[in-house]
Amino acid sequence: MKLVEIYRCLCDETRLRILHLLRRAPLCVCHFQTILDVPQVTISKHLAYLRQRGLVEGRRHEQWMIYSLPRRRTAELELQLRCLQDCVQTHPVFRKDLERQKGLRCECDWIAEVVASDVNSK
Amino acid sequence: MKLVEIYRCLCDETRLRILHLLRRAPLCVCHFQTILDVPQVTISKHLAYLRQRGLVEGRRHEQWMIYSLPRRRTAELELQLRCLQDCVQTHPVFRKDLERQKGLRCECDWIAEVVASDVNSK
DNA sequence: ACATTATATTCCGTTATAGGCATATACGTG
DNA sequence: CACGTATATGCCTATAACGGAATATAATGT
Repeated sequence: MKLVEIYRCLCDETRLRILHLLRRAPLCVCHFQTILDVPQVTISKHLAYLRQRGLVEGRRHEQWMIYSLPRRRTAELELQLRCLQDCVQTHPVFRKDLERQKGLRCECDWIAEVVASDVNSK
Repeated sequence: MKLVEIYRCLCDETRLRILHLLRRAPLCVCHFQTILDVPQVTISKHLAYLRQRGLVEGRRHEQWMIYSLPRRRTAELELQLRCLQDCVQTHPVFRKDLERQKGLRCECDWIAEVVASDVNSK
């Protein structure tokens, strides 16, 4: 995975918002819809873009696709994700996203469990 | 200057190499040519791209255009440049660039002086 | 004024990307 | 099997970006 490829993934605001949220917890598409307030197509496409380049992982659980950051990340990717997080601290959009994500806490708990059990099984 | 704009500047390898070199010292176009070994047009275009977006500054000195990182940088830009530097540590291309840059040291000294005097005069 | 060196700009063809709309697929339920 | 919900994909269009070739501009020397 080339560094430039990572940067390409980072040059769209929706994708930045997605990655920022995933840094905190795995989410499914409908949660992204709620939090980001952009059309489902847009989200699915950006998730596909990120998935094809290894920046996110998706697993299906029943009707839902659960997206998360890859469990194994290159040093580069980890550095970039940290840097992103540092950079967005002051941006209202990202802070609001985070608030909304926290607001969904109860609805997301089962996702954390699914992902956890999935990891254990491997 | 939006974060996404910065990322757009970073998603081309030639531009990454340029920024990486500038992190060490100001350079003129012909030095980039020597170090990067890519056509002059390519370099000029990428420098224009970066300049228009505020990631580099250019000043003319006689026949040469001296490019440098902006003296005043946003926190975001500074974080990104640091992150870039961390990321490329292990990439041979960037290491070689740096070696070549160091090899040009004597030829570049006058540039440092020009930039320094330029700064003092403001 | 002309030649030379250094750098920038324009034009062109190609490719990548984003967004919108429609449609397809997957899963669960009755 | 039909239906609803969740998600993905295909098609289209507009736009941005890249590389290459040629040309333009700037400064300097003769």
